[in-house]
Amino acid sequence: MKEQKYILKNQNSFELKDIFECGQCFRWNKQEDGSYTGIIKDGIINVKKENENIIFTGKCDGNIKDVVEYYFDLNRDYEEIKQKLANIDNYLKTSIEYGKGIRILNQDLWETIISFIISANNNIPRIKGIIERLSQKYGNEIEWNEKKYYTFPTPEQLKKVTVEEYKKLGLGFRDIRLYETTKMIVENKVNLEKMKCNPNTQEVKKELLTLSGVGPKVADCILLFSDLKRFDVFPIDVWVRRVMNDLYIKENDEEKVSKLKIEKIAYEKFGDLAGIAQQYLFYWRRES
DNA sequence: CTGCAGGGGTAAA
DNA sequence: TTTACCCCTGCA
Repeated sequence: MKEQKYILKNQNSFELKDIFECGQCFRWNKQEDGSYTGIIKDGIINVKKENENIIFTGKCDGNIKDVVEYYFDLNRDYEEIKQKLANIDNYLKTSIEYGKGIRILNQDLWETIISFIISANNNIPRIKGIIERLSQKYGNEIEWNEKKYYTFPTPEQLKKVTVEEYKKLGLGFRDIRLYETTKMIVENKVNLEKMKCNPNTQEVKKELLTLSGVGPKVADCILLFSDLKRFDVFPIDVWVRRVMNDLYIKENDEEKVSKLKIEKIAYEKFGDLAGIAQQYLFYWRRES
């Protein structure tokens, strides 16, 4: 691991707040100077915006340019995606203007699975706290600029952790889920690498649903936010339900609208960009 | 100060 | 389809 720096220029779709606060990740923390520091695999990276330059510094294995290009999906043309979505209707256009700097990250599949199991019926500050404690206790320590950071624990590192130990970390009723899912992955009952090779999103979703603590919402989040990188999903939580009902369905009691109906409208309107559309709508509705 | 609903759902009844 | 679940926060 070596200290490195990479400067990205002329990237319009890249706003720190939009990327890190849109609910897709839990391990990036805002610094006093407005930059964000976070963990990518075994590396520690700081991202800063100065004028129109995006500056990445940090310590990581391999070339930092390759690491961030992959993680931030820098080769994807978000201008084109936004153009397509903005043409669908004015609601989308407004939400895209609001979250114009969003990029969907390529997060490690294993880490995303565990993180979103923890996210169920939970709020972001608490989710972040749990993941931080989990990493501190079972991950590897990295030191950078006189500060200590911890990598996300591998399946091997969580293999022997008991339900009681999870409980102590404040996982609540998710303790047993984490235990069972880790076991399934370590024993190769589900093969994560194989999943990445399967182009059929619905098949992969079905397999994710066999994991303990993974229901439809969490499965969709994993498909969208991990390096499975599927945009033809539509995670429906209370906020998405709210925004979809307000804009397109207009039912008095939003609770009554079935997920199936919401999904149907999403795919009809947004097609195979539904996942990204969801993110703009979600972020816009929740933040504003 | 105490009580209680509700939070980026899931699984079991 | 309904309900309990852990823990923290906000608010009456």
